Amino acid sequence: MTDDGPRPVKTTKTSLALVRAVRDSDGATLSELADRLDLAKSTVHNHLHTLVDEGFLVRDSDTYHVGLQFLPFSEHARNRDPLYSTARQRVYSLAEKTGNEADFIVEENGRAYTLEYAIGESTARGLSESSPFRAGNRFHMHNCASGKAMLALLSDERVREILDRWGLPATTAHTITDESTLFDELETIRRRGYATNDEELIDGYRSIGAAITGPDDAVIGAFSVGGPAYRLAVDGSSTREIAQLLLDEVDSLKSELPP
Amino acid sequence: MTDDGPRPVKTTKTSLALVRAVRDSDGATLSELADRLDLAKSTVHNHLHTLVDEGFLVRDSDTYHVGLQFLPFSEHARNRDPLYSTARQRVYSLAEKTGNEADFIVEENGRAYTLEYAIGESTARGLSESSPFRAGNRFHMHNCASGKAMLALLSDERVREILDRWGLPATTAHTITDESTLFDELETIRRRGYATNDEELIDGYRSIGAAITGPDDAVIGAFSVGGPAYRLAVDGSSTREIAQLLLDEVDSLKSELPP
DNA sequence: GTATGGCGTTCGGAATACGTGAACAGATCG
DNA sequence: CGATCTGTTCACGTATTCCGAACGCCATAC
Repeated sequence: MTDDGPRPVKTTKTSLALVRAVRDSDGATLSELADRLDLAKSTVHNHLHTLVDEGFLVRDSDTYHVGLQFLPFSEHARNRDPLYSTARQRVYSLAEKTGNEADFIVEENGRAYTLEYAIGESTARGLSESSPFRAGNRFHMHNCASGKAMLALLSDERVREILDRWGLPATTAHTITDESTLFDELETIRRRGYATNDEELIDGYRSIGAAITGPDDAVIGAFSVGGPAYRLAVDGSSTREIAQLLLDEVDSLKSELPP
Repeated sequence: MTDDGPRPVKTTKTSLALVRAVRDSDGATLSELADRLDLAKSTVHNHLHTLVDEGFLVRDSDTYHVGLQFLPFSEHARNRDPLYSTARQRVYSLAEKTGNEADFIVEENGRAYTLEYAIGESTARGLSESSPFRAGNRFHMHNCASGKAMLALLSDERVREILDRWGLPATTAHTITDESTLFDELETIRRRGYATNDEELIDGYRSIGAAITGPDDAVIGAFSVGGPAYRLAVDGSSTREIAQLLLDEVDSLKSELPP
């Protein structure tokens, strides 16, 4: 576990661990949770009750689920920056134009969060249910195109910080798990202006990503477009076309930004 | 404050109170929060750090904001029931057909949460930024059409429970603040099959709502359509047309449901 | 009909970890 | 350069959390 500053509040941590456990198991009972987190049932009891009272959990007979009280907070965060709304709308046009999946992603705390996700005509609808890019999902930065596009624009120092904290876990055989390989890749991305993901996150899935920077050159987020590997040849013309589309979209978005 | 069971976890409560305060003030500093919640700076310090570490808050120089970590949880809750996705898609068709605002709302813990929101052609886009019906917002059940539609189908006992917990605060001069008046209204709604909201939540805003019930007659959620009062005469033909549209939509949704 | 095991719940007691306040460091302002 | 904001650190005392055992409840088993 990483050192998180002076004196972490343990009680809050266990409460949050409980909520996380409930989400990960898609509904759990008190005893299950007590087992899983190695806590006394009475302790879990008290935590669950307060969390239910606050609306962050819901109790359905004896099973606890994630509550809707998270919504007002997540929507608040999602609309914090007016740019987010603007960018999110463009995701739909990207999906439509390319006929693939498109998303808008933001970095926070060294992890990537999908703020908006859309699918174009040629993609099977079923995918949206399971796609890791679906709005609200959160993943590592090193194995997705938009994540790498953003990393490429951060300082080496910050990148190292992120890698230290979250590591480079592999999800497929193609995932970059070596720090220096990643730094080489970031260099390529900087030169080329866009990033690619060649089955590094999911087998058979490729994507192309481009980062969005603010007036002060700070990274704001990234767009990416992806689809099944057979449709997106790595160095094929379609890749370059999509990359161009992304870069244009980023430019046009930037021109709309206030100073 | 309501009694929330045996032994509430105080520490978790203050952590959550901090997050709430951050959201309500749209970004706050440590000292501000310490003042507001009447806590020692050092206490707030520890809480904020753990919350940042967990991703539920973000620190921007010295101001704290709501973090994106809420997203994975809220989306989980939003997709918990597959019905939610089906219902949410219909909101768009409702908005289009009526040219007004449409939403899908769910009850949890005695409060109403907007899961999906859409605006039709004739509504000014600007509204969506401030509308209380925007996705993720949460409000009382007694002063909105869909809330009342749902209340009408709950047992009197449950309704009373909800009223006791959340009260009947007034937001306009038309808000129902009296318990027996509300029960009379619920009776009317049951007879008529749909609920109306005549400037009870926002001045100049009217809406019509219809509840969705599951195979076991349990209330699942509600649709509503609303707009400026001048466009929706209370007992005019448009109201009845929209009500019919809502009821049809509810029926068609129900026919899609598994046993 | 009774026994057993599962669940959530309650409660008293003990140790921990939370909250406080005072003192420190850095920044910004007059 | 002093005054006054920040946020940070630390030692201390006590309130709070956590535990464990006992309880009630509802199944299912026998």
